[in-house]
Amino acid sequence: MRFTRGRLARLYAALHRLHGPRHWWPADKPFEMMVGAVLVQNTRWHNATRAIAALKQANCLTPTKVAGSSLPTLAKLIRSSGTHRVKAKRLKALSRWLLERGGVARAGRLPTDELRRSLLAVHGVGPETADCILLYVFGRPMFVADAYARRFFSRYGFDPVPDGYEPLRQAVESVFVAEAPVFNEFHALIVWHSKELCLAKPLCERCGLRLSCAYGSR
DNA sequence: ACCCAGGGTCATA
DNA sequence: TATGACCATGGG
Repeated sequence: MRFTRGRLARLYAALHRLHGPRHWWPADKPFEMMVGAVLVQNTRWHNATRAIAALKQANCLTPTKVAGSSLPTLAKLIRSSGTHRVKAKRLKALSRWLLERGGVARAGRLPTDELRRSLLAVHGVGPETADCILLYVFGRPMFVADAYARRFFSRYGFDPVPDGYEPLRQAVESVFVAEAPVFNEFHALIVWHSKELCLAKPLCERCGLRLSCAYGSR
């Protein structure tokens, strides 16, 4: 089953009807979101949020403080997020990038494609992290083609789910055209549905898409 | 005592 | 360009 505008629109509508708006990304400030996007790499949110809390506790959750901290100091603070020595370098690189660009508001003047290229050039920022930042910090309409999205589509019978991050993102974005708030909700709903309620309320029984949903059989 | 998570980089061939 | 090793904690 291929991606079409109709199928994705109905999936989105069904998810939204089932779970309601999630208004989701657990951070209250832009820099905190950016930090979270790095800390969550290949890690559970639980562990990433602990690290963010530690940074906050140490009064270190600003670009200036992160850029100015030593690697060992930073690494110690974010230890709970796993691969902490790696991530310490990445946080510093991202902070430097933000400072060089003169902050979020200033950086946000760039057009989306340029902003994306700029983010991808930062050490430790790959396509998924870049898209999370673009979507949740800069409000650009990006589909986050992460592991949840891949599993989700796969289990709902899309075949083939394009291999690799970019191909999946483009497959979705080329047919599902929407504003940033919709992509924001879409991502949030996929994650929420996948981890919280997929077993209790299989979407395929409610959305009328006749998808061969494999949720619940794991 | 395993297994892996909302990735990304780097070294090889 | 395409794989694979590596990073490393906390929860199941």
